[in-house]
Amino acid sequence: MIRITKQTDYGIVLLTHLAAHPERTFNSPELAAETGLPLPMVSKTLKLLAREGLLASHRGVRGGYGLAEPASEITMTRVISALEGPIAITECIDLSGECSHEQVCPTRNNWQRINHALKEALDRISLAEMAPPVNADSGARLVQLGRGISATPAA
Amino acid sequence: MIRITKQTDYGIVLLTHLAAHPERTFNSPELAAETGLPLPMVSKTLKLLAREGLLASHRGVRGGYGLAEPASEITMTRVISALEGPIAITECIDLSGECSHEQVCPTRNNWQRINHALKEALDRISLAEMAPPVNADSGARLVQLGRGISATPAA
DNA sequence: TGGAATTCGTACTGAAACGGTCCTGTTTAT
DNA sequence: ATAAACAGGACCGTTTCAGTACGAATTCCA
Repeated sequence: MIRITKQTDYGIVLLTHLAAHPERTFNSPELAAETGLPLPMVSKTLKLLAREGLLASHRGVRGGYGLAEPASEITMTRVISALEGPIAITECIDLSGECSHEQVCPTRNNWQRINHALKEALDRISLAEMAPPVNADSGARLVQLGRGISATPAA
Repeated sequence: MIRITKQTDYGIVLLTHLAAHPERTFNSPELAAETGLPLPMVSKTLKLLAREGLLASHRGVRGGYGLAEPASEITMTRVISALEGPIAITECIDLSGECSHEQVCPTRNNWQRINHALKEALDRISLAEMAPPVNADSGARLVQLGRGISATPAA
């Protein structure tokens, strides 16, 4: 159904949450509680994002996760690629070499066009844009949304 | 992996093949042979496309399939929707009503943007454009590609 | 220096979707 | 009447997905 996996969905929710509070770090239980997502999945997803370089992880007693880069620099393309591999709407697209049907399949080039259009759409949207404008009832007190969101230093 | 199913892929190959020979009809074995796809899948896919109104089917001894409309009128959006349901990159998009995470999930609106971008890209590509420009060794002699493909009236 | 908190890696399981096959019925041309 | 072809399911093996669990490594802090 041309659908992203749930884990990717989770990942984006988590990243936007982090993007909304760039000054502090979160550990897994905090994020799970604040986003309402199942803890084991949250943990699993964060690990993956850290391994892919989108999150900076900090081990130990007061460890946690934070964005590795400003939210405005992280595109949806990168997030999705990190969580589920290269964006390839058909199998033959990331097949580096030949396709066994190549002789009879005239559509390959056109799939590349479609794939490219999708990728461009995702490239144009950054994490900063996915984050909510301002969320009145959330626990955080957002102050400003200019270049870099600032908030009061945690409750 | 944001990927279409194989059946959809097959469907598009079949449709482009039909689009390249608008003057005649094909039965399943013919199409399977000429596209190199497995017959049972071809048959299954054609049935579905016919039920969804993209193909006109003709039963009986010399039956077969043909496009129900000119190839230039059939968009990729329609083809994909026919074969795998509405285009919804996340679960919450075609959920008509509420989403249980709605209170804590700020990304829903943005997913709609992304989904819309994808849909638009697919809307802009018609079956006629997916078909090969001209295929020297194919049986059909394409004459022109203006508004509506015209070909010589069958071999 | 030792213990506690936390991430890291990986292995495992149940459920669902996908890819593919097959069978039985219905329609139609000859 | 018969054979060719579509129509509509039922069915099954494999893979992927979602979720769980556990042990190891790291770091802070008392």
